[in-house]
Amino acid sequence: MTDKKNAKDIIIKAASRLFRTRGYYGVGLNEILKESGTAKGSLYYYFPNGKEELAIAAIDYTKEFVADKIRRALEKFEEPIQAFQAHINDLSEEFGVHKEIFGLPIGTIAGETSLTSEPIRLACQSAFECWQLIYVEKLLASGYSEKHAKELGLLINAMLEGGILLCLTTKSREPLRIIAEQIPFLLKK
Amino acid sequence: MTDKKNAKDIIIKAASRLFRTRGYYGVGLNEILKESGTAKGSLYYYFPNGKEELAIAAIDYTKEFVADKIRRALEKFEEPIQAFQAHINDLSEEFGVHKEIFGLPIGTIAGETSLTSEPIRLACQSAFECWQLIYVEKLLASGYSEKHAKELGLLINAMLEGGILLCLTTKSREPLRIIAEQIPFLLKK
DNA sequence: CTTTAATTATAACAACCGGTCTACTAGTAT
DNA sequence: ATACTAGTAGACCGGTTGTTATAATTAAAG
Repeated sequence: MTDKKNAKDIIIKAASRLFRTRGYYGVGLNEILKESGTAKGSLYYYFPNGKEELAIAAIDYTKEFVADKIRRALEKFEEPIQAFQAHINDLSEEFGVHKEIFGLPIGTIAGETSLTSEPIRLACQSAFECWQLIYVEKLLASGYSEKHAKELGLLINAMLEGGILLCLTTKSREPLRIIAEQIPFLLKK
Repeated sequence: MTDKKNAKDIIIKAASRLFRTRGYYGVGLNEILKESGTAKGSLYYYFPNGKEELAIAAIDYTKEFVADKIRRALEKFEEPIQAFQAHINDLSEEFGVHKEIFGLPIGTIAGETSLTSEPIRLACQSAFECWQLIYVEKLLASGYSEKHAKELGLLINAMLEGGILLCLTTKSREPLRIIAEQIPFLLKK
């Protein structure tokens, strides 16, 4: 999680960005190397098992990165409704500003590999669980029941991945904004 | 090797299935040909512009195929809440039965290509719009306002794509079932 | 300095990619 | 029978893929 120090982190960061935006099979090793300014030797030194191992590291990095972003956004308001709206609007805003480097956090790679690579699938699952847990905790703190909180946490995860996908496909930030507006109806106790 | 139908449709069907489950870059032409039992000559005879043109045809096919499925499911109940729940539970059921051949309708390919192929992106956008329109019409028929219906239609689209993604990554049909249970809160007028 | 380990840089690898090309079959109309 | 055409089959191409092996470089330790 430290900044640009060793080559390993640089490679992970570049891979994370590229995998997120274009998927696992859509990005080649050469492109990752070019973007990160490193060479093949370094990649296979740090990731002896190649592309798959790198992808898992990239997903883990994205998991933590996104988790921090979620936490920071949810802290802004005590009330879940306002907090989640703030979070979603943050995403929408980010998409509006620099749409090129914005991808489904891990949706694309998750869909591509769910049937072809069990290790990557598990890494994606872990990320989704991590984010959901943050949502759940926020809801529990406001008195939602354990069951209800878990259901809503899952739903928010699904809505966000789907919403980001729609933003990408329509090249507009409207989908996420509309989703944010529906949050109050959803979180009504 | 001409089966009951012409080769073009066979290729489109095979491509549709493979693209849906593993994405655009995750599937090679040779695999599509092997699966469809045709040869390269036929493919480039019907799709002179190659893989991209085939992908668009496959997406259009998926669009109509899924649209029919949605219409059939929504017809079962007049009340939107029950109708949408039936639709989502259908999907969940289908995933439980044969999870291998179940993919995000087009989520994966949409994410992969939104930044790399404008024609494919537009085909995906058209599919999403088509499905949303069906949702909207169902809601309008029950007295929802135009604005509210459109918002909910988009939300349902996002929830479904996200929910299917979560089903794939967790190898469980629970996500879609949980989403179905939340529908009543969402559609409350 | 010398020696040794850690890291990086290339070159080469088979396998496969999407795409092109030509030969071939089968059916139809003349 | 002949000529024409729609459609099929598959070998082949240049380029790229992920991976491996090895050489060159740097850093650390004695």
